Amino acid sequence: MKYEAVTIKDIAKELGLSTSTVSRALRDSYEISPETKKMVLEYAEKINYRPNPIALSLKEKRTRSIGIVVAEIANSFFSQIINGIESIAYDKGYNVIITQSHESFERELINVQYLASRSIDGLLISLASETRDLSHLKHLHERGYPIVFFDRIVDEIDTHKVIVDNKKGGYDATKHLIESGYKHIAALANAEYLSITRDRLGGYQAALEDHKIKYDESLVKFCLHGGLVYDEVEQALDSLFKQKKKPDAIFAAADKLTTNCLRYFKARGIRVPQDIAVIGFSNIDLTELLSPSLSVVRQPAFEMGQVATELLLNLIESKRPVKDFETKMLQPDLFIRESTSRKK
Amino acid sequence: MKYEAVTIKDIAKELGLSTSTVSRALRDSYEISPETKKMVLEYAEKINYRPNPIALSLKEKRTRSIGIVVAEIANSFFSQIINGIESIAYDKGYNVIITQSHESFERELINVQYLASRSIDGLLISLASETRDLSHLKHLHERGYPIVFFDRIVDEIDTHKVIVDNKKGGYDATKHLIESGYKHIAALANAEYLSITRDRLGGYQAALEDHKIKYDESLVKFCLHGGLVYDEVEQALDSLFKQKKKPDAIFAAADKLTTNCLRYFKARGIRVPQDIAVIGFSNIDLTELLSPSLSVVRQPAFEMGQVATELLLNLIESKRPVKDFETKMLQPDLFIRESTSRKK
DNA sequence: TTCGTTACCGGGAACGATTGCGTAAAAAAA
DNA sequence: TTTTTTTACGCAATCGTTCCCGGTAACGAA
Repeated sequence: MKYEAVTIKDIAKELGLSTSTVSRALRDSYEISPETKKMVLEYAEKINYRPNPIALSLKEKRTRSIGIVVAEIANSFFSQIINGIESIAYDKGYNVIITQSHESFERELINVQYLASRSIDGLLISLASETRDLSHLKHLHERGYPIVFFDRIVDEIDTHKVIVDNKKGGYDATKHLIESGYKHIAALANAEYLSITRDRLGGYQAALEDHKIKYDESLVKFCLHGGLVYDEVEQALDSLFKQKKKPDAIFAAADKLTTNCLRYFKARGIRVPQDIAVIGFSNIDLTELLSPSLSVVRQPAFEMGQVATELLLNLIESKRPVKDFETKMLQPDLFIRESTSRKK
Repeated sequence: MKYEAVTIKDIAKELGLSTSTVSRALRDSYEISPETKKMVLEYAEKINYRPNPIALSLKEKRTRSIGIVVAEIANSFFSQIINGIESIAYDKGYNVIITQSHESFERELINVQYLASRSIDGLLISLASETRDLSHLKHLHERGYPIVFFDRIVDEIDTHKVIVDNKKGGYDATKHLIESGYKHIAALANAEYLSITRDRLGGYQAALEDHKIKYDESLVKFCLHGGLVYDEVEQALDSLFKQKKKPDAIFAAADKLTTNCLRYFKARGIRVPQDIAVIGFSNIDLTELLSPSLSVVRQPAFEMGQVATELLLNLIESKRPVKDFETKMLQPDLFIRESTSRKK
């Protein structure tokens, strides 16, 4: 079914004018007489004319759209970021195209390629947890394509980046557990090579050191898909509890890891925090309604989206190639609730 | 910062060919000699040529993209629907552009207009709760623009629609409350004129009648934004509890309404289900982790997205105008948990 | 030698909109 | 009246790609 749209030619033909005159009349050019303008405007209104953005994009080599790649929009952290992105983008007259990688490298590649092939003016991306090969992004970046990384960033590509202080988040969470009397603190993290994993575990390790607790590698488990699939978390926790030295607390370094931990404990009748304390990175807005209510490290996701978008729009609208890139770091917040209540 | 992309002209110039020849070589036309093809293909590969989808869209009058308008991607119901939509769309080679109305009519209008102005081939939409004026959609539909409604539909526009059996959902939930011994069952619903409100309350009312309980209008409250803002729910519940006839159970007809009810009760120390039972429409995947775990009517959201997308692609790819439209109805599931446990 | 094929390739219009430039006619200045 | 200026519009190029027409070699057949 073809949807035939009204074009400037239809107006021109109907009114016996040239397309240039119609175009200028619509843009209120001084070169067009008031009578002609009125006639064009009225007829355009009557037949509900809308300029074709595709044609404009082709001519102007810009689309006034920006692309987003996130792991999962179902993840509160990302949906809050997207809301932050939209709040800035729409103000500046940009549209936003959202895509999901579902933590898959292949899907990320497809999305980036689709977005980059000139359907958008710039890209905001948080890497999929599977992604190790960055050539698709390097290629774009080398050719001057505006890219801003947020959340999951990479060192190899020099551009604007926005993150939270993940090390501090991991440190604060671990410190809180230690000070609450927990001794054997396990950590559950996303894929090992991700920036957020490195930093959050770095904070975890630093807190242990500062409190003279020996770092025990066997207490740290990784989930390649960030807990997106429950099995992954189940396996990690199974192996954690099979060890002779059982943890009495766990620090989960991502949203899905945290909730899937709770699910695992509930399924097995392991009581939180009596049997094990739980704290995790999470931005879900139901934490206080959970049983037990959940202690979390919360990231300023909305703000993160705003900052990233501002940086991206700067890149896009800059006249000259930008060589001076910055990495903005926001501060996470620690919320103490029942799931880590002090050990008796 | 301008990002200069490689075009077919660059290849033509470098190789001393015409653009037509290069174009044909790239599309493997029989009219081009094997040597020329090889040369073009290799050079295109070398400089990483990608066809410009904007130019193609302009020429072919199609974009192979479909647009989505939902209230909130942060809402699990909608994010599950989106995943269903993507699963079908990507298989068929379509890209998906997601937009949010945030329950605002104005935002919906902007999004629909942006999407419809030929950036997409068809539209999947669940109306914003504020939306009463449908002229923006009627206009498009009359001109043959492919539209499929899901979740929140309208009678006035005759096209494909996908819903769940909302009346049954409301009926089952209410029946369950009645059979558990609750007498004064309140209902909290979305904006009054929405199809989902009408149907779900219809089920509620039918269940009351079938059990010889008189329908009491004062026990039914509406929230214009579907509980998106907490205040709205707070006001509704305040007025509900100020009445002399206090409810002993509540049926919340939407996701955010349900969780905000729990939040309200928790804040005021009202115990669920001892003081009041709660059941609601919800697709959040944390219901069993809540305190108390939540009884819900769950919709097959993923499937809904799939069905809607299949219908839309049928419309888009149909050669002749489609006049025969259908409304597909899926079945909701009732999950009984602690929040409605039998009254003593 | 000449005609007909076949194999290859180029020119140019088209998609919808903008815009620099050219130019009639009308108005103003000389 | 003549010249200049202003007004108000049209022509055509442009963006990147496809595709309908052609066109021109080379080669075999008559």
